[in-house]
Amino acid sequence: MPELPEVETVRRGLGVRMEGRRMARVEQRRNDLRWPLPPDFARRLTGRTVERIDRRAKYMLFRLDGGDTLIVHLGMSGRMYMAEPGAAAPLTAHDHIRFETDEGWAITFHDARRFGMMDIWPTDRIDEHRLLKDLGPEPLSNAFNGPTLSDALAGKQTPIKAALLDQKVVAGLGNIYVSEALFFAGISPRRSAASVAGTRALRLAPAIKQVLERAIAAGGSSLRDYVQASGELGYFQHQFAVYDREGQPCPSCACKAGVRRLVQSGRSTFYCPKRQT
DNA sequence: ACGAGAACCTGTTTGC
DNA sequence: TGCAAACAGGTTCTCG
Repeated sequence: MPELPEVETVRRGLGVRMEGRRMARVEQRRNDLRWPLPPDFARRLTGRTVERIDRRAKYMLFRLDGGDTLIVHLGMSGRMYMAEPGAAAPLTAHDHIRFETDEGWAITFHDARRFGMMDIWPTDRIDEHRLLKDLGPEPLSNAFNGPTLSDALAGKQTPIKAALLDQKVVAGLGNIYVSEALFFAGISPRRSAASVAGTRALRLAPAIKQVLERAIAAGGSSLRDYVQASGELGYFQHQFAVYDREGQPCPSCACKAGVRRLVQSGRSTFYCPKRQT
């Protein structure tokens, strides 16, 4: 659900009301997200100041005073949204955690499927956390480019679609943006990752960056669950070239067959068989 | 070591 | 209409 653009949009939205603010209250209604929350979760966070919110891949990193980081992943259906002082609705089903700042803003974590996760970890050893330690490069950083992507793909027998979903290759892509990026790069999702290493990788890396940047500019993509921190929907779903557009015309070549759907490692892939080879 | 599939959990859509 | 199956933006674990 939330891929890098959605997480980045939420991070920016939350930052406005949380950075520099103390968490005056933390209400925890259940302990079992994807994994159990750490012991004394709410107590350990209460009274801490959020100095800054960073993002790594699809994880939000709330840097707290006292040297700890609150790690948050939204999973498939997770949302984090804010309500101004006095405006927060009573907690309903699937509202699992609510933070309240010293200014009275309420930040609610809502996650029907509970694939989301949270943990608290020392900031100076954050790279050692089991969920973060094997992540590949940030796609919008200089460390990710054609040559580095080519190196990461070399020798891999798996389809390029699956390779790009592998967070060790590049961190932050999910099912939507992999399909979109492969479309813009003109690369078939069935092609082996190894065969993309080389010249095709030089086209693919910029396509990935461009798709992610455009999606962030649109506030992410709202299909079912995702909302920005403000509660607004994202808008990038209106700009999808292929994702969830099976049977519709390819926006590039307008070929008769149109966008096709196939299933790779259990997940839908959308592509134009004429443009993507 | 690698890659494919199952598992985690709930809600909504699709198909008979 | 009703019920069951399929499907959904992610990640980890197991098995061959």
